[in-house]
Amino acid sequence: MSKAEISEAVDHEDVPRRSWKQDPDGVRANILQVAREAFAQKGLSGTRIDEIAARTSTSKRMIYYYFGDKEGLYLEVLADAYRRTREAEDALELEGLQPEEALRKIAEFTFDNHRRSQDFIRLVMIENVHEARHMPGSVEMSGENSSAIRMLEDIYARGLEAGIFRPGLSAVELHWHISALSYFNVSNRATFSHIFGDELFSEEGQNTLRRHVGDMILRLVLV
Amino acid sequence: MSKAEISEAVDHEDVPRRSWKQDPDGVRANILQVAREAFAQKGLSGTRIDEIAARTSTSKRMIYYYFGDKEGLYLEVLADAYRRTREAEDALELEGLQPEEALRKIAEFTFDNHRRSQDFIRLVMIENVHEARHMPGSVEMSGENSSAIRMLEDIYARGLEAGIFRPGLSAVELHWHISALSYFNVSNRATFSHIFGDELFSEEGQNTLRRHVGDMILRLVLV
DNA sequence: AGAATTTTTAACCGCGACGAACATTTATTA
DNA sequence: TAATAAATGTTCGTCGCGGTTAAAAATTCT
Repeated sequence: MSKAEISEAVDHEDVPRRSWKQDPDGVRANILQVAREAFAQKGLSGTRIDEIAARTSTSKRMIYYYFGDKEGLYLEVLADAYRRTREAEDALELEGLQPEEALRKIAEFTFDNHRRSQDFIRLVMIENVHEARHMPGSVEMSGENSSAIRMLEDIYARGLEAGIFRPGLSAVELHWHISALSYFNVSNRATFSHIFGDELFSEEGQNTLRRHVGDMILRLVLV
Repeated sequence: MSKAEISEAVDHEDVPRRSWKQDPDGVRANILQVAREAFAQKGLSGTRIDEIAARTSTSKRMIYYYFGDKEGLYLEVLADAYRRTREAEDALELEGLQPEEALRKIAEFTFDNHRRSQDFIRLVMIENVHEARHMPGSVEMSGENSSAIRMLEDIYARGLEAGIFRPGLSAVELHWHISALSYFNVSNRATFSHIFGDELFSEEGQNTLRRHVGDMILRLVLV
């Protein structure tokens, strides 16, 4: 019998287990948050369950207790991340702005918002590598109730009516372009700056890019 | 002795080994190609070496023989992918075009070229998830000899001289925007179409988007 | 008290990267 | 041509990592 085995056996004898408070929701939320950061950092197969467990205030076993398995956890992390982002977008206020101003604002807000939501962007990157295999067909991830689209539809309609926007565009297309420019700025920073330097990521650089994004979207729709 | 063991023993006795041709470059290239597809599909940690080996015309042994380990292989796949892409970009011909036409052409060419280079895009996505940790500081991946940048510099300078482009922009910024719009169209197709449908990916949809990309870049620089 | 739920402790075990050893065939060089 | 080097195949083994589970203890609910 090795020393380790002996000490283990001894440990078992009279060490009383610690007591604890039950807090299902708290534990769940804690795991979810830690897992979000972990998956965003390392991806699905790159993340170690032990790694997640270590950073929670609970144990590895509880992950399986609440989420079944690794993929189940990833799934809920993803759904939760979309939910949060949707909420952030809802907060944008465009009341009383002219179509031109409103469109620039929504574009530049998206640019800034994406910069703030690095974890979310990374999760989306990862999910696209997986070809969206884990996106549940749930209501959470449907575009029907996207406030971004609704806002763009409204703005574009008003601009058309005012005769300052050219016809033939769609809200989804506008959303596409705005997203592309804002998303890429976060998603591809690593490789791009490795190749072309990081001047574009200085405060000035980012201010310039933000303005350009507004310019491009606006000029795209103006007659 | 099991049946399998018996048949193995029998196999060993008088079955002469097949002969082969030595082809180091061919074998290397074969592995590299298979590995590129595999890594592009599943990522670094998601890819199994056995999986790669199975799809090559050689054996797992040779992978380690030529590339050392998994990460070494990934590294060379990445460098090779950039090399190929660089070459594709070099092929673009802009002789005799006016700045406006040339700019639109380079933008729309990039859009199409990215669509054709899905594996490359996926490798870049993956490498960005890894925060470009594997991009060697080699010449291969430096922007100094990027023909895309040189072309844009030339076009922009000519447009400025002609008084049709507004000053204050840089070639890298233009490249950034063109890349963003073209890259996102490939990288985020999965999640985006899951949420907003896939009309934008029909032939018409893509034609529209391509034209928009040209419009946006052009209108961004025009006075 | 008894049942259901939450949490702890401690293993299990398969997969997959990697290496060893050896045989064999092809290319190169002296 | 002989000797040497390089390239390829085959087979087996190992070793740790990491996802997953078993079983029991503590807590909460009724």
